[in-house]
Parts: sequence; C-alpha cells; structure tokens
Amino acid sequence: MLKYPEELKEEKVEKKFDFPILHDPSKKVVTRFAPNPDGPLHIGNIRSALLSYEYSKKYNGKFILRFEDTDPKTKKPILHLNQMEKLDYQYILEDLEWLGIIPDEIYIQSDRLNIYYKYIEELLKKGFAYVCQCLDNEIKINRLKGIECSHRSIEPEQNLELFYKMLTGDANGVIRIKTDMKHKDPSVRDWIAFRVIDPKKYIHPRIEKIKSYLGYEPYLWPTYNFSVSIDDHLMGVNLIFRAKEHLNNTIKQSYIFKYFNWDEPKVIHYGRIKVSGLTLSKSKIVKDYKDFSNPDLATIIAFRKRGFLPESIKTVILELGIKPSEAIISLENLYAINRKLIDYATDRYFFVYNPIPVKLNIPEKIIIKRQLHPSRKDFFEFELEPNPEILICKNDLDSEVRLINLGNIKIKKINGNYIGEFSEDQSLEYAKEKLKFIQWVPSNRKVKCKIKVPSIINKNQLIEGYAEPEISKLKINTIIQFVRFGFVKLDEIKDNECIFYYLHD
RNA sequence: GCCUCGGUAGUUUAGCCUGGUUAAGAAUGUAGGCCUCUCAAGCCUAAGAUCCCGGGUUCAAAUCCCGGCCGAGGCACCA
Repeated sequence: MLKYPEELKEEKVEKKFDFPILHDPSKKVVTRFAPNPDGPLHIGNIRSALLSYEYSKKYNGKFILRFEDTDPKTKKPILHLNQMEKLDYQYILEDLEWLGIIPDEIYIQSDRLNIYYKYIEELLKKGFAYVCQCLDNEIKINRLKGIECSHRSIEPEQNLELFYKMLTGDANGVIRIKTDMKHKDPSVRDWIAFRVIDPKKYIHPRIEKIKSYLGYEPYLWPTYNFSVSIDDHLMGVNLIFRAKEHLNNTIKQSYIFKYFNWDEPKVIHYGRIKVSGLTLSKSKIVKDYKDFSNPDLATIIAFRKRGFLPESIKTVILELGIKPSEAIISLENLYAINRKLIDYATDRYFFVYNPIPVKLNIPEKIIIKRQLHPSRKDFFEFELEPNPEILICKNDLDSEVRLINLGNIKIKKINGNYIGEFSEDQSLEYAKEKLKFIQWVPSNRKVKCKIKVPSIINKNQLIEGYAEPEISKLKINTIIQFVRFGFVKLDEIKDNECIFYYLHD
C-alpha cells in the first residue's frame, strides 16, 4: 500500500516486451496456464502464467487457467490454504489476480474425467492404446529393453471390457498409448495414459463433486500427458509456454494429436528459474514451511507480504525473455526495480536496533521537525524535553555524529554511560563534510518493532528495536522506509508492537 | 550411463534463425561528480565482455559447421 500511488511512474514499468509473433496470425491465439494446485504459486511457476497472459493480451487472444489435479496420490491437490477461502484453489487465483492476471476461462481437470474417459475409449477402440497388466517393474524393464509385452496385442473388445471394469476398480492395470517400443527415449515407449488409484486410500479433496457428476467413485485417473493433450485440443490452445523439463512430454503428447488427427499447438520451451538464497521447490515449501509467507520463500504470497509491487515481479520475470537456458533471477535487480517504483511514495521514519541510550545535555526543550521524505515538504513535529535520553544504533556510536533533524553532537563515555553534547559547530556544512548522519529515537517516545527478515539478511529472521511512535498510526500494509535500514511493510500491530516485513534496502 | 538443450561485462539480458555501420546494445551493480539533514531516490560521467576454448567454411562469424570443456533439464503408474 502506497501513500502516493499516482506517483508510480508508469514509464518505468512499461518495458517494451517485444514478443516475437509465435502463433499463426490467421487464428486467434489461445494460451493457458496449467498449474497443479498442490501448493502456493512461486516465482518459478508464474513464468508460464505471465508469458502466456501477456502474450495473449498483446495479440488479442484468450488466456485459460486450468487446474491439473488428476493425481490424488503423489501430488495431492490442496484445496484451500486457509479456512477463509470458499472456492477450490482460490489461492492460486488470488496470486494471479495480484499479478494482474485475469483468466478468460477457468477449468478444473477433476471436473472433466468423463471427457478423458471418452477419448481413451476411442483410442482403445481404434487400437491405439491398450490395457497393460504387467507389474510396474516389468513395464520398466521391457521399456529399457524395447520389448513389447503380450498385452500390447490384445484385441480392442477385450481392452474395452477391462477398461470399463477399471473405472470402478474391478480390474487392475494401466492404459498405455502405443508409440514405438524402440523409440530412442525409453520414457516415450508406450507411455502410460491412465492408472488405477484407490479412492478409499487416496482421497481426492474434490471427491464429492466428482462423484456427483460421474455417478460413481472413480478408480481410473489420467496422467498428465493424456489430460493435457485432450484439454489443450478441446480448449483450442495453440500456443504453450512451458519449462524445458517438459521437452520429452511434448514428444509423448504428439502421439495423441497424431491419433486424433488434431493440429498440435506450438510449444515454446524456456529454462528453469532459480532465485539465489530463496527456496523454490514446491514440495519443500509444502513440507518444511507452515507459513507460506515466510520471507525465506520465493512464493508470491511472501513477495506480497514483504511489499513488492506486482509490477516489479512482472518486470523481472518478463525481462528474462524466453530463452531455453536456465535463468537465475537477480534479487538485486528486483530490489532496484521495486525501490525505484516505491521510493517517492514511502515516508521515512527512524528505527533503532541494538539500541544504546545516550543522555543529551540540552538544557532547554526543543521542537523537532521531522521530514517525512527528503524530496517532499511534509513533516511531523514533537517536543523534545530538556536533557532527554535518546536511543541510537550501537554501530552508530561515534565520537561525533549528526542526529538527523536535531544537530551535531559529541558523544563521551562517562562511568559507562554515554553522554552527548552539542558540538560547537552546528552547521549542516560541517556535518556533511565530517559526520555520519544517523537516526535516533527518544527513550520516552518510542514504539517497539519487530521486523521479519529473510534469513540470508539476518540469521534469526527477526530484528527487534524501537521506532518513532507515529508508525503505530499507519494503516496495515503501508510501506515505509526506515532511514538507513531499508524498506519495510507494516503487517500487524499487536500488544503495542509493530510487526513489519523487511522488503529490501 | 543414455537422450536433449544451453554457454554474451560481477549479475540478468538484447543480438544468433535470415553472417557484414552496434568498431557487441540495455538494465542492475561498481567508481567518481552534482543534488539531498539516510549509505534511498533523481541527474551526469567513467570503468567493466579475448561474445566458453580450439579448429573449419567465408572477402567477412558472437552469428554457419566440427571437436572439446563447463552448465542445465529429462530418462515416473508426478505434474
């Protein structure tokens, strides 16, 4: 939340992302983002979303969001991140919305099982697929050796019979797509399109909805490559941006398109994203972190909490372009972009950590005018009583310093206590030439602060200190800058303590 | 091990497909200056790349070809 949102300088954001024309210009371009809703979105998996959305927008196309939740076993879908959410997988939508991505259409694959059944039935009829009842190890070995198993030559009628039984768990096995058992990539050799998953043992979070349209409890679930192929075709997707880890999947999927005589969408593969120092692995995030907004994470929620502007995230990702080589996101770059965007609109306040009390020998009271921003005129003021005690950061202890908005003081240590006296020369010129400018907080006029910081900046993830009490009047989510400390975002105020997220310096 | 794909300033990236004024461009970062009661932002300047290495094709190669080195991804009844 910014005080002067109108000050956001648009031209800084509006980099020209010159997408080359990748689609067939005679057709309306349709792109999609197809996440597995098994955890929060992070900076790695929004690349496809951002590229797809921006591209479709630029060329007046359509953008589809599709939840790929067809594995209740190893990639169990997460319906809600917290109790508050009403719609399934709403948390993904919220992250996308924050990034300015509004889908034209939304689909959930677990709503579409009957569609996948219909198409595999057709392939079975035509003999392009078959039910294989080998043990998983046999499948593996035969694959590596390039050997066709006996099930491959079973007649369609018998396959269909088995298929109908498998739907309700009355037969075992997998359904494989006939490709080429001598294909140079073993994983392509008769890849698996459906497998049986026991719904009693592995409960899909949307099972009631699924049962209601299917009329029974399904045992047969399509694998990624099958459902993706069918959906991409049915939804008219003709341009796909995806990570190059999917390169061999594209080969597998092309068999489906060939058997149905469909046009294949154009696929652009890009490299993986890494962010140095921040955790990206979704399974690790889900397993190791209770709080998905932990500042150590590169989740969208964490970035949002810390106070990044969506424009900054967007810029950094889109700047990576669509190279197939791997990309490491430069956090410095992200900070720089965000800093420039928020700088003018963020008020400055004083925050002192590792506080050291200093007694000032100032006999009369003074009115202090505190500037809220060096480039703006607005300020607040307060009265500093005679001989006050103030707090400064331990590492700012110097024999002579400039207390910003107060004056130049000399600090002496007497009997273990620090005493400050006004220097003879109070001029700014002198201070600029010789002294360190430091922030300070009066001991009797302060509010306690805790700042959640990424562990790469501070090991224990929490910096405590005192700030000027004005901050406790700020609205939650306001971004401010603690002078000579960094930008922070107010997250909550509780028990007279202000809790902030650290953004960047 | 097998199969793909990459390798441009400290970092990220443009250019490579369709070789030749771009004596390799940008951002960030770094250094210096101006401005400023922050080590922020803003303005100005500078330094910084043997375009991974070696060979070839060509009048001409970052761009095309071959070999090497390094890196990434894949080799699931996961997406």
